[in-house]
Amino acid sequence: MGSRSPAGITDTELDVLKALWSEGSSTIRELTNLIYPEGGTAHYATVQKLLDRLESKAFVKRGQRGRLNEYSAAIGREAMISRGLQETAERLCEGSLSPLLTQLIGSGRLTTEELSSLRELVDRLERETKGDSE
Amino acid sequence: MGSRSPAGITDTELDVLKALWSEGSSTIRELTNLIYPEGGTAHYATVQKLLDRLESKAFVKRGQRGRLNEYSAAIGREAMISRGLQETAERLCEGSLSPLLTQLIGSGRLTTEELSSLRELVDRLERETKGDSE
DNA sequence: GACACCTCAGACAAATCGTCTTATATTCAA
DNA sequence: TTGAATATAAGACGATTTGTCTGAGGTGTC
Repeated sequence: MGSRSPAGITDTELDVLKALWSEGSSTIRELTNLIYPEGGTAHYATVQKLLDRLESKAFVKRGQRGRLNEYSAAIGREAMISRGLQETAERLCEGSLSPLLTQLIGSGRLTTEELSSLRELVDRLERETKGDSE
Repeated sequence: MGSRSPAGITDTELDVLKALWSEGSSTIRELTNLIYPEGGTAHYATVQKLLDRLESKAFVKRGQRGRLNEYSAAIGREAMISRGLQETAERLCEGSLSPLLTQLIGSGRLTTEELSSLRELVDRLERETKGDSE
């Protein structure tokens, strides 16, 4: 029982992952300094535990820098967004993505610019699709 | 501590809500029969508890049918989808929805028909936006 | 009055999550 | 070499969530 966090990652874990996105490969110490400025041993261990859990979910991977552990993101922001969308689609639309699209576009939250850049994107995709017989 | 389920609703709670979406206003008994066929007292109580929690989250509302409690959905599927999208946007894009759009469209998962109906939708919205000075 | 049903309140174990402590290495300067 | 400082690993912890279930009381009908 218990619940799953959205896209399988908690807010605190996401903080760590975001730090890795912006900083690139980092040691635990570097991440700790960034996320918990003046963080002591306790906070260091917290970050370490979060990285452990992120690693076991394959969201980060561990390498070596000298003899220190060095962590880096194993999933990008876009892939993470995809996961979120996929999850919403599965929970609410039997996996189909187009209801999400309809909702997104119809919700009236898009600016004029977003709308026209969206149109360009659709135009381009339609051309590509027509070109490919595959 | 502890975690939040996606869009603030758990899978089991969502099962109940989905039943309400498809059946309309229902009593606990009706929902129990639907979700746990041949469910006994225990399952009845489970559904009741789930409805309690859904009500406290304002996802369902309670009325009366005769002297029975009658529950109905207080949120529709579309609004639920919106919540999911909003949550993903807030967690990963600082609240902006257009990265979700880009991801959705660029992921190559849309069929030709979805693409052209999407284009119609965009066309219509662009016309409306141009028409409205508001 | 007996029986069936509803309702409410709460207990319960399992799991998750953020945090922290401790013990064990390893490095490097004095 | 000894000792301070740091890195690492392993795990304990309390709080919270979640799904499930039990039991006590109400209200109706036959």
